[in-house]
Amino acid sequence: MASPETRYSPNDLEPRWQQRWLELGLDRTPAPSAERSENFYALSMFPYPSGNLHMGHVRNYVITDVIARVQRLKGKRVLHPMGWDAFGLPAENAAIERGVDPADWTEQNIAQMREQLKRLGLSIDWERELSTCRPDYYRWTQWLFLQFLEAGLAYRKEASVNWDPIDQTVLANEQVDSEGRSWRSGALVEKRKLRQWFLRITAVADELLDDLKQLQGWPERVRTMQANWIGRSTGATLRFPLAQGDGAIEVFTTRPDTIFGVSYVVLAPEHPLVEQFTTAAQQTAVAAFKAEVATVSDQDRVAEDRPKRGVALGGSVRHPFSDRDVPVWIADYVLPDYGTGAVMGVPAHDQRDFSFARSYGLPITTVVVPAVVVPGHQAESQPAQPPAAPEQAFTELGTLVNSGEFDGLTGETAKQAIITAAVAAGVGAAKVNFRLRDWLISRQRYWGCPIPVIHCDSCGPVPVPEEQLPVELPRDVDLSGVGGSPLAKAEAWKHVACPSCGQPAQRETDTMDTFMCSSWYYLRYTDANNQGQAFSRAAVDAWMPVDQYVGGVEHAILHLLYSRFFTKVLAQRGLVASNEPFKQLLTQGMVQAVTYRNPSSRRYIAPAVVADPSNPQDPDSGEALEVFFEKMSKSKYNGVDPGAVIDRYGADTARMFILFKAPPEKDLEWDDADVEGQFRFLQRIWRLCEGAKQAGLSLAQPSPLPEQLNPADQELRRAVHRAIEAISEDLDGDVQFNTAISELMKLSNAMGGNLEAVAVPVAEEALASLLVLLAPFAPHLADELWEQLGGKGSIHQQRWPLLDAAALVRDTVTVVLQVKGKMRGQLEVPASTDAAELERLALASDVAVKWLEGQPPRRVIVVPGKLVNLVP
RNA sequence: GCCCGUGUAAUCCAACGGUAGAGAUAAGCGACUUAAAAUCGCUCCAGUGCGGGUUCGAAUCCCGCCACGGGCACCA
Repeated sequence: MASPETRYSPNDLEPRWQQRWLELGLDRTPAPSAERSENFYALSMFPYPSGNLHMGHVRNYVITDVIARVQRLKGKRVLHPMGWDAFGLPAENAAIERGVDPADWTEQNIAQMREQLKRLGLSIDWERELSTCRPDYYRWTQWLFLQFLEAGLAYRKEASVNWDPIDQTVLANEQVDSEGRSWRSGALVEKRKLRQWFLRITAVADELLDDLKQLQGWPERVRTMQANWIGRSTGATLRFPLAQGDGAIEVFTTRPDTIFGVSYVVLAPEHPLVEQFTTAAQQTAVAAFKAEVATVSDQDRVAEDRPKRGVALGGSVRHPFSDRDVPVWIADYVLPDYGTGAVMGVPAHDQRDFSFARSYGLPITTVVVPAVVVPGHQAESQPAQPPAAPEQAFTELGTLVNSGEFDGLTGETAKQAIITAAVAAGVGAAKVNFRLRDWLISRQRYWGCPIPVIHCDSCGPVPVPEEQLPVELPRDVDLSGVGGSPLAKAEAWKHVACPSCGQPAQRETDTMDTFMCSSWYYLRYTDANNQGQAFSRAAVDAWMPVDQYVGGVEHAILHLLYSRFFTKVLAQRGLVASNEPFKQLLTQGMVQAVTYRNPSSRRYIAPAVVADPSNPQDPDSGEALEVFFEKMSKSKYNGVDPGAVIDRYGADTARMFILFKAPPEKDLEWDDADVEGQFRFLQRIWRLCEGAKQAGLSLAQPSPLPEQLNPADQELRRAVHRAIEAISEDLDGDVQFNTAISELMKLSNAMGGNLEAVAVPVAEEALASLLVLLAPFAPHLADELWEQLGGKGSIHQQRWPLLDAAALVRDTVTVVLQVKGKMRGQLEVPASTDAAELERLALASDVAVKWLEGQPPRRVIVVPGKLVNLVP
């Protein structure tokens, strides 16, 4: 019977080791090497401090931790920090609903989550912890904003916001429901124009798109998502001069080749020229339509299934090529902030224009027909007959008809010809447009980083001088949730002297989008305690770009794009060297768990009340339940609390399970039985080492291998080095923790029961290798066993085991015998057997006799060491 | 509608174009036990979503489908 001290009990072992690591300072970041390649920056996306750690966090941080630990064992100097994305609405809502101070509430949550995190045994350098809501951090967020301002990349303009007329406040898009109502007051949200701050991300749109090619360490789908989001489209601007008088309407089009098919021009209802083109007769209709569009939320306005609606203004412009009159309309499907806010309507060749023209009886003129290739005349093409009344728009490129001198031109050639003609006539130019818009960063909220600007009646907006930073958030502000920006009511804070002229002036009362704070935090970690700068150039150059970034794919666009934008601007200003922030990106999958739903009531049933999971039934009605795997959430009753798992099995088991159950990019299905399985595996290792200790094995120092190894020695060494090879490969580049752990299992299986049968140095080599390879995954257990077996220092200070290629060599190999690609037998041959000899052996084998029926094969394929394929 | 990803055993997952199974879970059998649990050993289970093609040889490469998941979607 096992004595008590030989039991694997993670609950007392893990806290003990966490304490020891702290004393040894193992997680502290070493001074970086001057050689960048000797430093390694491992980073997890920092969390919002909700106060509760969930499994998604655990997966994220454990993945990063394993990578960090492996790199340390490989001799790298590792930066592995953690912090808090601490500004945001939940704190403000807590203040509104429960009267608690947002700062206190946030700090409390941080304290709670930090303790939960520490139980996981993450090798995080807590001395570099940062929180975006603390003045010593947001001081530098403000400083960076001023950098943008100075570079001309921050500007103010009128923009519409969601305005709740009952609460008298601005709402974020997420706070407006699908019916356009406020989540709190239920009032219909209005759109209101406010002067807001923007960052000119469009200035680097080209680089953001082009440099995606550099990011080979990013998942392709993230790069595609960003490319789609940026949305570069190539085309032209064309000017439609006023029918009478000076001026023109400028439109953007990707299809200049369809210019002769224009039957109307449409402005966005918000377009500044709308008034000018509205005739007296249309005045009322136009005003009514504009008012109506103003009430529609942006989401609805761009919903594709909406019918396209519009109103003729009465005025008209002249066609730039044919001089004919073209009526001017406004329509809801034209957006004010894309292109020029005006579109040429070509119903025959654009689906939207087509349905609009149909609804309003506008002419549909075909000017492009499919190019028909005449057989035998590859370069020539013959236009098909244009349809009299098309049923839908023909949106592909083709051959021009009804286009005057341009008739017969095709595709890109036609586009170019028309652009060239437009340029010559002074009515247009080639133009590239982006879907990407400038980034609106103003938030009419309290719990965010104050925008460091002072508005003066005579000087305009004046930046707060650097030495006056940070502009601290005032405490004790009225956070009733009504009445616009809360800071606007902080009278004592708001009124200041203008830094430029000294006259009474007012602070900017909006705060920044929290994505501003998270767009540079990875730079601050490199120099987290610098009081005089956001970060020193030396520190960022030593660590940037981040070698491995790990986080959820939900940030594929916003956070990752904004961070790339920041880095590019800072690189241009000489503040950082690298122009991309994240070299390698791993987007981990969701953590899911089983959910049960009653198909008729659509209600979720907690797994705890489902009596028989193999035949799930509603405990009340007895109906059969639907079974899904879905992301863990409270409303579905399928959340698993990390703390409870650690209580029961320990952090090492939780880590092992999460890493083993699925490849990191894929969704992971929580399964208690599999958790149990990992616990059993760790126990097996524990027992293996107990046995080794009792057999007198020791890891105090490596002993030299004997000159002569017997077959058992060789076999065990082969298993050890195969594991070293496979695990090293799994942890390099695209990481595969699940297969790495299965290799660990294989190795421990190979060692089980065999340690006493081999030479002592061989057994000790196997033990040491197993434990070091295990250390990144189950850091507490590995260190405990290392110590118990007499290992010196902490296992985390050891080196990754070296591969001895000679140990992998086998004397004999099994060669597969195939006949016509089908496996028909095997040959056991000396490893050195060459191709000719293999062929001879194969032809002489029973297999050949049986399957070739005396005929010589037509072909023989030999892969030395692998197989021989006989093709009759 | 467009783009991306994934389909392999009851389940989760592996397999440089070369023996479909590494590892695990579940199930079954056996050993140990007075018994159970734990532990140890053994066993069962798929021809890789479907249809073509390339190849000596295809889960893997190509083409066309299907299912599921995700992203984008009046961007002119």
